[in-house]
Amino acid sequence: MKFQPELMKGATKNVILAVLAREDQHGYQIIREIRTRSGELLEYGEGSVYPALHALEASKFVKSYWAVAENGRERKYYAITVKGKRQLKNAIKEWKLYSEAVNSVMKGLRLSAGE
Amino acid sequence: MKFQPELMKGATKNVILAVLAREDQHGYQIIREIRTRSGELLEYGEGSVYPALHALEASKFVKSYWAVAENGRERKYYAITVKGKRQLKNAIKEWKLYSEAVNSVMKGLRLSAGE
DNA sequence: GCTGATACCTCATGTTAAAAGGTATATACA
DNA sequence: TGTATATACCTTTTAACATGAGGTATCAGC
Repeated sequence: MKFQPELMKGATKNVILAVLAREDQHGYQIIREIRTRSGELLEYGEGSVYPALHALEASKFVKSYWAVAENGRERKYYAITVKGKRQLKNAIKEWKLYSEAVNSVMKGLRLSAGE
Repeated sequence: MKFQPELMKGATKNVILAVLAREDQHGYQIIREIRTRSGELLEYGEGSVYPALHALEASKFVKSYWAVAENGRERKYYAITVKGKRQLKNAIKEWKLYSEAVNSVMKGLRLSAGE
């Protein structure tokens, strides 16, 4: 799905960390995993995910290693670090607070259909 | 509250529109209203709200007018337009989908406390 | 041989929130 | 009188970010 681009900002890295908290995956796999887990709603492009992964690695939230995938080819896998798990736990807490705060402002509006 | 700055991106304009959908307000008033309605969680600065208001006005989602406030002084008031209400309705729909999508990826993680 | 999917990457673009700075008025307090 | 604080408007700079487009390469299916 195509959201307003601004809406997509912020949660990307946390969503990637959440996927890696389940198991190590390579970049392309992460994109598919997010799409599947979100019910086809979050469709990140490679131009979003690869730079995010590099930034996460620079922050030591993930580390990467090359390994042979099931199809026998070399793939670059990413694994969440201890520091990354701490970050993810905090991010989930923040995300809950933030989304509830936004909801509480949006809530109870009467927007007549006619106008 | 101080969220990770990236998290704040995206919903700002929609939150402003939501506040204006209740009644016309001036900039400073909007900041306080968002803070109050979000339970002190969303604390936007003027450097975020004023540029956002100008962008909303350029998009014709709000219009502004000068009027005398209760204290007898001239204040710049903003009112949501018909176009802005349409935008807000759509934004609320998108926000719900988006936040649920993020939640569904974040959900069910076992993050052990020790690591 | 060609297409499409997989898989990695980078660069340019536009948007954005935040912080810091600027101006001005009014109130409260010493 | 002087000062601090809150109100109220604004702009500029900075850094981060998602996106789209571009690039390269391999492999399976037709």
